[in-house]
Amino acid sequence: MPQSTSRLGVLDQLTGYHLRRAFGAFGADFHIAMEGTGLRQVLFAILSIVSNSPGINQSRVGKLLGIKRANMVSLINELIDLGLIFRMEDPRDRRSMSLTVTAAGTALIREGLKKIRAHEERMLAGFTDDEKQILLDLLRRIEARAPAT
Amino acid sequence: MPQSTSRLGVLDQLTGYHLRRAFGAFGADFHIAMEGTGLRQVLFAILSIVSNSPGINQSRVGKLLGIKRANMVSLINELIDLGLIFRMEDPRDRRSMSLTVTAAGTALIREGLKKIRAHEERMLAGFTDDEKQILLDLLRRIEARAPAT
DNA sequence: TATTGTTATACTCTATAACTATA
DNA sequence: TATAGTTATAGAGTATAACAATA
Repeated sequence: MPQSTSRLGVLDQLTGYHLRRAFGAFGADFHIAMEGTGLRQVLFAILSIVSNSPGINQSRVGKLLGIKRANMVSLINELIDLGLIFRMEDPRDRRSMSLTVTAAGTALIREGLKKIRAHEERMLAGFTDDEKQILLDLLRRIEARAPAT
Repeated sequence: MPQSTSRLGVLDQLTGYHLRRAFGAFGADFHIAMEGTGLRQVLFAILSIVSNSPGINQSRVGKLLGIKRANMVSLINELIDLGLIFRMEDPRDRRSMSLTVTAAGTALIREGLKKIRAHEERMLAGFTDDEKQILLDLLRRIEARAPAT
C-alpha cells in the first residue's frame, strides 16, 4: 500500500483528517448557499430544533446540538433579534425560558431547507442513495462517541 | 419514513449536520489524546506534510491542507518556536521559505502518530475494516468538491 | 503582472469560571 | 444541592485587505 502515492503521506489514511476537510468543504458551500438568509449552520440547527419541539428550553436545545449553555445565550439572542423565535418564561419552572418559532421563522426554515437540500445535492453529486445512507449511518455511529455536553 | 422518530427532525437527514457533529466528536477526543504533546490537529498535519516533502514552502503546505497563506504564518511560527521545524530562504526563489522538520519534530511525529492511531481506533471501535475504508472513500469524494484555497 | 510571505483585523466557534434565580 | 440562564473571557479557526520583496 503505497502511501507515497499521495503527497499527504500518513494523513491520507487518517479518518480525522478527512473528516476535517470534508466538514470544511461542506461548511464553505453551506455559507455560500445561505447567503442572503442571514442563517449560519448553528442558527439553522437551533431554529429547526425549536420548530420541532415548541416550548423547549435553551439547555435542552444545547444538549441536543452539543452546544454549551453559556454559548447558547448569544445564539438565541441573535435569533430573537432576527425575529425568528421568541422567548418567554416557563410558568411551571421559572428558571427556564420557553422557546417558540415565529411565523417569519417558519417561513425562513422552509426557504433555508430548500437551499440546504440543493447544497447537499451539490456536495453529494455522484453519490448513490445507498452511499448517502451509508455515510449518514457511519457518521451517526461516530457521533455516538461524543462526550456529553 | 418517520422523521418524528428523532427529536432532531429534518436535521437527522442532513449530511452536513452529521458531518459537523462527527467532526466535533473526533476533535474533542483528538484534543484529549494529544494532551501533553503540545500538538493540535492543524499543527500535526503541517508537521506531517513538511516531513513528507522536505524543503516545501508555506504556500504549498497551505494549499495541500486548505489553509490560507495569511493563516500559515503564525502556525509555522508556532512550530518553529516549539523547535519542531526550521525555516530558511530558498536560494532558487528568494520569495519562498523552505521548511524542514527537525529531529525533535520527527520524534514528535512518531509519538503523535501512535497516540492518533489509538484515538482513531477508539472513535472507530465497532467499525469493520471495510467500513473504515468506505468512510475514507466517501469523505475523500466530498473533499474533492472543496473550493481551491 | 503574479506570487510569497507578512501584518492587521474581524468574525465565529468553543471552552471555563463564576454569578443569580429558581427548584 | 442542583439546574437554567447569564456574563465575562480566552483560545482557536477562518476570512479579507493591503503591503514589501521577488519573480
